[in-house]
Amino acid sequence: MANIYDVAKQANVSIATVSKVLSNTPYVSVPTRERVLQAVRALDYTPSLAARALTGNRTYIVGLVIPYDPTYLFSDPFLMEEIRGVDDAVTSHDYNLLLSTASRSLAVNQTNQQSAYARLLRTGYADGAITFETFEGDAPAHQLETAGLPRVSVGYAGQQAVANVVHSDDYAGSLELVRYLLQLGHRRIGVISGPANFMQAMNERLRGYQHALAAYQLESDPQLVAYGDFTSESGYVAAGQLLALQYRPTAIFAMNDRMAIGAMRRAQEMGLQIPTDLSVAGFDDVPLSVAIDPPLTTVRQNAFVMGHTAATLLFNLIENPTKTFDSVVLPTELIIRGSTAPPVG
Amino acid sequence: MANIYDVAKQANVSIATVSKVLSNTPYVSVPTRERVLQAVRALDYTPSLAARALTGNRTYIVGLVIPYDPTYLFSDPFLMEEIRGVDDAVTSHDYNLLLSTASRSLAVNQTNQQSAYARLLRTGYADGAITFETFEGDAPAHQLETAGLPRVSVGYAGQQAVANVVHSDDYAGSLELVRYLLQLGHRRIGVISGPANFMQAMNERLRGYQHALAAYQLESDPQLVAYGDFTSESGYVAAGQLLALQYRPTAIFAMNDRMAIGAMRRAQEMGLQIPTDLSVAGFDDVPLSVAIDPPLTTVRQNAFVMGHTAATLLFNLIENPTKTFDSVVLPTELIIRGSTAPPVG
DNA sequence: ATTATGTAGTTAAGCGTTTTCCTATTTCCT
DNA sequence: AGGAAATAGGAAAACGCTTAACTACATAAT
Repeated sequence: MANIYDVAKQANVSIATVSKVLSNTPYVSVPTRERVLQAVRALDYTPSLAARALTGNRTYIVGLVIPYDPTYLFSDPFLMEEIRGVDDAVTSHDYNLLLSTASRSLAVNQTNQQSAYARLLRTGYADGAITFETFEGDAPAHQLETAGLPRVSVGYAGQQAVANVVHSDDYAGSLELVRYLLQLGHRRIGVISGPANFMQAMNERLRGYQHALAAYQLESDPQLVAYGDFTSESGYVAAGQLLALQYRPTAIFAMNDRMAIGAMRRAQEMGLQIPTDLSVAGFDDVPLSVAIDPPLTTVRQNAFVMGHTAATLLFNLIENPTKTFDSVVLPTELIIRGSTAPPVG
Repeated sequence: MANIYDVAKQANVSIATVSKVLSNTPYVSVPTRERVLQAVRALDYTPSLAARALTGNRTYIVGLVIPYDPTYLFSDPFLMEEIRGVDDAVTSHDYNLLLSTASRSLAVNQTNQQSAYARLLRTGYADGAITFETFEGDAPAHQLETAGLPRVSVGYAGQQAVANVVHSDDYAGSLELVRYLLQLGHRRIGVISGPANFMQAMNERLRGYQHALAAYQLESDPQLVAYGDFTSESGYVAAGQLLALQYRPTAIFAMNDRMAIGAMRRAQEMGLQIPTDLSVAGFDDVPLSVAIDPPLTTVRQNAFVMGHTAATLLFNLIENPTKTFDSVVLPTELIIRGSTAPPVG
């Protein structure tokens, strides 16, 4: 592979000049620049990122830190959509994405009990990082913070790292949806949440749920809250629990669409007509939500925009590290479709 | 951030010794080793990957080259499953994944069309690469090949790069499925293929289809072949075309499940009962295939295993570049569910 | 006693860039 | 015409690491 010396020799200049041409530094004559460019093309030269990184320059890599189980990660269309947003922004800035999922620590240095991503990012290969905050009290973001690496989080930051986060307005979205169900006349509204205390976003949505109820002088019945793990299957199971209650809910609000779809399937198998016998609503608005029968009422959050926004903000931060922000909250939108209706009776 | 000199000073040894300790090179006394490790811990030292890469050593990064439009990429569950397999193998080897999609910005720039990933990988940051071969006559793999970078392709290699590929036995899978449809009694079997000449896999499946027909002395009617783009929507549209034919097919074989699902929806909207009035079959066996009604008959290919296998083979190749192989063909499995039945009449 | 052998650790030469001085021309004012 | 300023290009240090080559010493073999 050709290096800068080869190019310099071919163009009959010093390596410094080659470097200058390539970095658009002024004070290089047009003929010289042309000659260098010619040589670059002829030799198919690409500067070594490693060498560049070593001189303290940019690596043009940003880390994507995803502390989830990859099994879960890659099967969630909503999450993939977020990643797609990140990827879009990253590639259009001619950066590259280093994927860093949850894994065991590296063997190179067992003494440091750091997770793979932390090591990788501290290692100097990334110019910045995007983390997917989900666990409360997120260590990752904080670690990166102290490592001095520009960082933006998608989701909520825990108590440690409060700045530079972007997330949807989960509270408001949930509030709006539940208020809508209440207006339809529902009074017993079951909830299928994510894993207990797993994500801050879930807490926010629960808060919205409770506030909406409170406005109607209703208290939230703990029996009406079931827990799933975001998969369609878990929604199926959770719906089974809720529908087995003696005072069966007339509506179910699942905190993501996949669980809502699972819940619908369960209800239908029990012979319940949707939305006549049971209203079902979700959260996210994944593509599948329109394709099912009946189409799902849900709260749309724009995952792509979230990811894209996060990445864009990260580039700001990389260019000007003092340019921190607190949090960017993206609006949600209530999408009313066929899976919800007034309760019978 | 502490560097190797800091550690050396703290441990009162030379940097060479530090390096040796960290790379488990012999001929370092136990006390010295301890002292160095102590210092490493105290200073929270992590070797710079950039510097390591520069000395010609490993970067512990493998590139994942995906020459698709990211919009498509991140919405295909089958592809995600392949990636998950790659990721699993990669992280369990303590490597990292560098995502390299088709960059929009560069796609615009005609001159270096595919250089988004190529540049990155040739740049010396990756120890190897996994490419998702799809286009016939795939330049990416070939470029990497000539760049001397260990490479394994998921999918079929084009005419240029024939070695180191892993893919499903698309031909056999298709053959088996169509044979099954023929045995049920179907004689007019419509096909919804992917984009014409887009992927070698599609050609293989078409070949299987034709051979199965040939065994029954049937010729393939060009009218019976429609084309989609793998999305559910395109399956919906293509099914519309096929079902508008005067000699309507009694069965439709869509070359992925999503298109099959779209086709089913279209048929149902036209008032056709599945499988009574029309049999529908897919390919892949994505999770959704069991969830729909009726559940989809399909050809299962194990995407996770494919990705995992490719990555594992890549690591072999990285360790021993002479250890090339030709191709690994993974078996498929015919999964018979409720969407297929003998034709009426 | 003398030489080989094995062990422990150091020196220094890269790896391929970027970047900070430098030097040498031009060009431009006055 | 003479010098300042702008322009053009080069020399060399630095970035942090690995590794080959080397020194020094202790021990084993002859």
